[in-house]
This record gives sequence, C-alpha cells and structure tokens, in this order.
Amino acid sequence: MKTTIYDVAKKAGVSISTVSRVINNTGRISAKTKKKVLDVIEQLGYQPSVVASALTGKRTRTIGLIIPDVANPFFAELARRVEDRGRELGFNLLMCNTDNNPDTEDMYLSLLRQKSVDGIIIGTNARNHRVLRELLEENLPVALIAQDIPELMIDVVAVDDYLGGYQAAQHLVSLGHKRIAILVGNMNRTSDKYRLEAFRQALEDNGLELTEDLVIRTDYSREDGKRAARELLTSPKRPTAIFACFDFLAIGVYQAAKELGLRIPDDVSVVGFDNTILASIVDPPLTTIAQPIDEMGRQVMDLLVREIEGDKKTKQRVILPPELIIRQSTKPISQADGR
Amino acid sequence: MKTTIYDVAKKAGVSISTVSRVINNTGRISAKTKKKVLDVIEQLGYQPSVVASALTGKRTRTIGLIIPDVANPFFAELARRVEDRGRELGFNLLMCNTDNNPDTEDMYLSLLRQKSVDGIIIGTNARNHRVLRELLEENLPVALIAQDIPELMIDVVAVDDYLGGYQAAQHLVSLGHKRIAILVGNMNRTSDKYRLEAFRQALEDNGLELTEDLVIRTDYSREDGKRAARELLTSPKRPTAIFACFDFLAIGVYQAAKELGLRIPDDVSVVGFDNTILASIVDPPLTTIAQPIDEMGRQVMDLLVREIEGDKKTKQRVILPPELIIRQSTKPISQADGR
DNA sequence: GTGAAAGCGCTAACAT
DNA sequence: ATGTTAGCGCTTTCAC
Repeated sequence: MKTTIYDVAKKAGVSISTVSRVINNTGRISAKTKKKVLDVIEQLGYQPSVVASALTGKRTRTIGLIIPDVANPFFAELARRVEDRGRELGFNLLMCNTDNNPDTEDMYLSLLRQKSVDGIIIGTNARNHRVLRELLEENLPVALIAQDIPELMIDVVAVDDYLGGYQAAQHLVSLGHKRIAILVGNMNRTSDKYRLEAFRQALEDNGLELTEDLVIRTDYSREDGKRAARELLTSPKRPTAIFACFDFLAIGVYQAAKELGLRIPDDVSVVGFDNTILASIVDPPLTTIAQPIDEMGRQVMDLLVREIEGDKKTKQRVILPPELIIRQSTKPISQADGR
Repeated sequence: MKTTIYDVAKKAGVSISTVSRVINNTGRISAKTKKKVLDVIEQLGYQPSVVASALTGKRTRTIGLIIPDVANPFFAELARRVEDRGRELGFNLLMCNTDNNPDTEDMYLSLLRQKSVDGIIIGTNARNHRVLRELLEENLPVALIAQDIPELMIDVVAVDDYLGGYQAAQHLVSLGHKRIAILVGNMNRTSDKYRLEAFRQALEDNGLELTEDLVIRTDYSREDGKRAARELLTSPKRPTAIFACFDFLAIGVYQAAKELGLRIPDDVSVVGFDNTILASIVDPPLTTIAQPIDEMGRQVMDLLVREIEGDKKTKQRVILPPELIIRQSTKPISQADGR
C-alpha cells in the first residue's frame, strides 16, 4: 500500500492535521514537531496525493495544452517553451494533439474538464466556440496562443501577424521584386488572414498589385506547399519572389524549385514565417519572419497562471512583434527579370 | 458550482449509486431509469470528476511521458505517435522534458507519482536507477522507449541499434568507402554504444579498421555535430564517408561541409540515423537508418496499457528492425579518392 | 501549537 | 433493480 498521511501521523505521533500543516507550511507548528514530521516523511518516502488534495478544492497544478500537432516544429518548439515556464511555476502540461479536428478538440476540452485541469492553453483553430464559451462561463482559465478569436473576451498571446506580413512584403519589394506571390493557409486561422491582408496592403502601398493568380491557398502540409509552388513556378508569368505563410510551406517551395531546376534565390526569392529550426537547416538558409516563440510560450503561461491564482480579473491580448530574419533565400532581383 | 453526481441524482429522482451505475455501465438498471438519468446528465452538462473517481481507486487514465526534449524532431514525432495510440485507448499524456538532466528527471518521476499517473513511459537516459527502481517496486507500470537499461527487468520498445549501426557501415562499405568515420553521442545511451559497436564490427568484418581518430564523440546538439564534423573534414586524412548516429548530427555535417566547400555526396558521403523529417528536408536528402517511430510509439503504449490493465505480468523487450533508407547523401566512392 | 471532525465527489460493497 | 453507507487521502474550520 502506498503510504498516506495517516501513516506519517501515526509514526510521528501527531494528528493528520499537523502533518498536513507541515506539508503545506500553513498555521503554526513548533519547530520540534515540524522536524519530527519531516523526518518521518523522509523515512517513509511519503508523497502527498495530488488527487486527494485536489478533491478538497486545491489545484491539480496541471494545465491542458491543445495544439494541432507536436510533430510540427513550430508547435513542438512552442510546447517546449510553455512547458519550461510551467515547470518554473509548478505546473504540468497535458498534451493534446487535435490536427485541428473540431471533434477531437471538443473531446479534449471536456476531458480536460473532467480531469480538473487548472487551465487550458489553446493553439488550434478552436472554432467550436460553443464548448469554449461554456468553459469560459465556468471560469475555467483559458488562454489562446499563436492565434486569436477576435469575437471572444479571452487571454491571447500572439505575434503581430499583420506586421509580419507587411515586413515580408516590404523586404521583397525593397529588393526590387515586382511579381510577388503568396502561399497562404486555408484561412481558418486569423493569422493567415492578417498575413495576407498586410501583404496585399504593403504591395499596394508600393504601387504594386496582388492579382488573384498570385494568391495560392494550401492546407498545412509540406506536400501541398510543394504542389502550390509547382503551380506558381510553372505559370507563364512566374513570380520572382514568393512569401510562404509558414516555414513548412517554404520548404515545399524549395523542393518544387529543385525539381524544376530553379535556383533559390537566383531564380526565385522566398521568405517564410515562423523561424522554426527548419529555416536554419535548409539550403540556402531561409529568410523568414520570426515569431518570438520563447517569449510567447513564457507569456501565455504567465498569463494563465496569474488568472489561475486569481491575481487578475481582466482578460488581455498580448501582441508581440515579429522580426525579419534575413538569411540567404532572398536577394535583389536580377536585371534580366526586371520587367 | 460545478454539477456533481448528487445534483444529477436529485434531479433524476434516483440515488447517486444509480447514477454511478449508468455512468460506468455496471450492474443492472432498467432501461427507463437509465434513460432518465442520461437525460438529466445531458441537461445539466454533467461531467464526472476523474479526480474523485481516482480517489476511490480507479485509474486516472493519465500517463507520464518523459523525454529529453520535444523540440527535437525525433522525440516530437515519437510523442505524437504515443499520444495517438493513447487517445485510442483512452489515456492522456503528461509531457515531461528533462534535457537528460537527472535532477529534472527525478523531480518529474516523483511528481508523476504524486499525480497518480497510471504508468510512465521513459525515453531519456534515466540513469537515476534508484528512483526508477522504487517505482518498479511499487508496481507502477513503466516502459522504456527508444533506449534500454539492460540491467533492469522492465518493458522496453526500441529499435535494433546494433543492426542499424551494422547496416549503416555495410551500406558505406558496399559503396567502396574505406575511410569511414563515425560521429557518436556521449555514450550515455545504450543506443549509441550499440551503434558504434556494430559499426566497428561491420568494418572489421569487411577487413577495415576503425581507428580512434575516426570516432568522434559529441553531445546532442547540432552545433556540436558541426564542430565535430569540421574537425573530421579538415583532418589530414579526411574520411570519404561519415556515419552520424542521429539525423541532427548529420545536419551538422552538412553545414560543416558547406562551410568548407565540400560537396555531399561527391566529396563525402553521409548517413544518418532516425529518419526524422529533417532527413527528407535537407539538400541532398539524407540517406539514413529509419527507426519505425510509428510502430514504436504504438507498441509502448500497448505494452504499458496491457500492464496497467493487468493483462500481463511478465515484462518484455520489443526490439524492432531499423531500415536503411537510401537517399542522395551517399554514393560510390570516386576513383580519385580510391586509395 | 495541536487535534477532532466534516466534507470534497465518487465507487463498491452490502442491503433491500 | 435501486438505495444506503463506508471509505478513498487530504484540507480546513472549529475547539482546546
């Protein structure tokens, strides 16, 4: 049998409430009793049961993390940062991968509730606002990471997607590119929308137009990025630069370009978004818009924990600035392509 | 207040045990009462508390997953597979990243115990056998993934590292390479040991010798892989082929080679190990020894759950075969380098 | 400073 | 077929 608080109490010759007090460092206990109890705990290798204490109303010190897929480097890096901060603050992560499937998401949401997590961090599309609303109404702390749901009053930590999209366009324009295409996700995420919007705006601000044939939607796989890139690169009026709305997609462009015998950046410049490890691993290293993953992970955790601890009653949106990381996948347009 | 089993019982006009019975589908209940209870549950949006039921001796349906780092693609992909299978079987994963730090590992191990997880999957070095032994003595189901601790009676799912190392060497030898180097981890993992041993044996079996200057130890970072590769590639008797004990290290070789103006595979052939996404993304695509990540993830979960459910009393080691995936980072040695 | 006792939400005998 | 009750391990008043 696992040792319980009773075993400790008996062996130390005190009551269980005393033991409870020394464990939680509450109330007054004489240094002597305290030491004795501590000794016995040590001796017996006693570990208080989180389950039992949770039942009496204390926290489970567990947080649910809902993301599309940890195998996606962006979310893997994010999960890692979130966990790091969680550890510092004494919280564990229950990992939930949903592949953006609403049913899976629903299932996890209610599962997390059954498991009495102290809070939930959501990094998926989460368009099942119904369940989400229920949770919010129950006052279960919830925070969004790397995405936003503008119509909800909720804690959010995300990058400034609009700014990022603008920066990407601006960079390409400043290199002299005129025919610039964009590869964008399926628009279920607000981030895609903002990036595209800003991109288009930036071009306009520079007197350029983003025609529809230069906007290609894809799902979130590299395969599809490749397919889309191939389409773009074989079109009669091939763009001289491509903005891929996330690094994974950019890799697809690399592969399509290679198959077609096109060189990056000589024949096409490409810029990505996220600055995952992939960006620094590919050849040539990818110019990309960096999300401050570290900062984002740390901040959601902080936000959520503050809400859990009740230090905070107002929701807030934290929008962090992206950063253009120039590597070698972009270069000034060559004269030949100039027109 | 969250709704409890009492609320349901009262509103349905039955006792709490009846409600409990319909929830767990145990005992006999008339179709009529059952329906009534179910309706009320639906109406109230009642969700049974896992915490409370765990306290009465039932499972928490939560499993701890201890790995070095989810941001490492190999472990990320593994974690994903484990989770997939866990979901199918009704188990959640508590994610623990330790960076192979024994203290962090210890901390997590006892935390997981406090949280009453039903079992633990360990993918780290786990050399703190003491705590681990305690858990085993307590009959907490534990399974090792992607590594082994030969001196412990424990469930293990891993790839056949020896075979993998042998295959790598064999492949290179068959391409005519004679000066072949190996980049190996810090030897804290048994997998490194086996891969190196097999590699050496394979060379010997082919009448080749693995001299000490051709064995380079590194830690687990890409940076260090690069450093090691640079050392190797600038040495007077540069090897014509390198076996990197995991893909990440191989990337380091790619980068060092690029800096030194060496081409892969023309100037050096390189083979990796793991077959993570990285292998297919780099240029040229990396020839590597594939670990059956899917299968491994699924099998540990199966093993562990069978033990949790008590269907199995004997421990077992499941050793899966690796597979040589030939891509474009290896080629027959050129005549010039022939001697 | 310490102990007794109620109760958290649920399960599992044991009754009926 | 359904209800009553005794815990599960802990926290927290409330007494002393």
